[in-house]
Amino acid sequence: MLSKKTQYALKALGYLASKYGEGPVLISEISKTKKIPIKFLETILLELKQAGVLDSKKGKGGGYYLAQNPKKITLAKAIRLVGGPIALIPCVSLNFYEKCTDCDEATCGLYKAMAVTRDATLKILEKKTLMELVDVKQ
Amino acid sequence: MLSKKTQYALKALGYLASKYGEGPVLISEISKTKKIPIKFLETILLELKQAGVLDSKKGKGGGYYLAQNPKKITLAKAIRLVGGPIALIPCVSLNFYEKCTDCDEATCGLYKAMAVTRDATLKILEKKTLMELVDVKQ
DNA sequence: CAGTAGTCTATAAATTAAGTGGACTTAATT
DNA sequence: AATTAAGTCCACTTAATTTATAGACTACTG
Repeated sequence: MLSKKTQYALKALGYLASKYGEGPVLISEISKTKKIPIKFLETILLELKQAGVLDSKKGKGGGYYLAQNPKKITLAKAIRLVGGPIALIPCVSLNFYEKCTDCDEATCGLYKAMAVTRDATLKILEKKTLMELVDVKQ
Repeated sequence: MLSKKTQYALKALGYLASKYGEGPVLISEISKTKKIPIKFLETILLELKQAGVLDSKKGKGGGYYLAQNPKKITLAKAIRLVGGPIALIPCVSLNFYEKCTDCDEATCGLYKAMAVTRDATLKILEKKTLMELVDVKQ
């Protein structure tokens, strides 16, 4: 499972994607609409800004907005920015790799199984973008 | 990422699978070989026993062993027993479902994306068994 | 009955999640 | 120009959960 932080980030990014091009969106608006604790959301958005995905405007009429077109930001990138590994175990993570102390990757069965799983997951998350997070009208 | 607990469980189960049919294996042996904190491992193995996957024998010559053929236990089952959801967010989890408070599943973009990801992951984890966790000889 | 090994209870440490208070910025109002 | 309202930004604190450790207890073997 993704951490709460990552889940909140994805929801917030999805909301901002749906408002792309409409100017700054209030933290409080995102918090209310997506049911995210406002102070926690604050730190998440700040982090996403520092990572270059979001931009913000201070003061009255301010808020947060996507710094890039939502089509340009993949879900894989978004998850990695705030949450960390997409892989199920550290030794098969591409971006947050940690060597196992108890096995040899060349022969480890768990390694192989988790690597296959990671590939399947990434194949999807590298393709989908924030655009896909925008709700579809019925 | 899987929790540490789940990662440890998979490593322990893999080790026990490699010793299947050879009688009880000491907690301490698993702990040393797979580099798992022994007291933490204790609770994990107990949990797996209570779930019916493992069995144990007390006293001298005792230890833990698989209660079933490793081919019969899928990785998906193992993960769910100790760790919980395989899905990335609760609202697409089959076994640990929790309804979202901020969206409608019929239209939510995040829901759709995560459901597709879950399916891809499960397709693999439902097929692979503890047998696959046994190290391959080079 | 002596030693070995799993079981159980309690607790400590570390990480993650959430909340508090205030400083600083900007825009509108007077 | 000064004031005020509406925002983000930042440093800390608290709460909850996960991870890790310690020790007493129970059961089995020889």
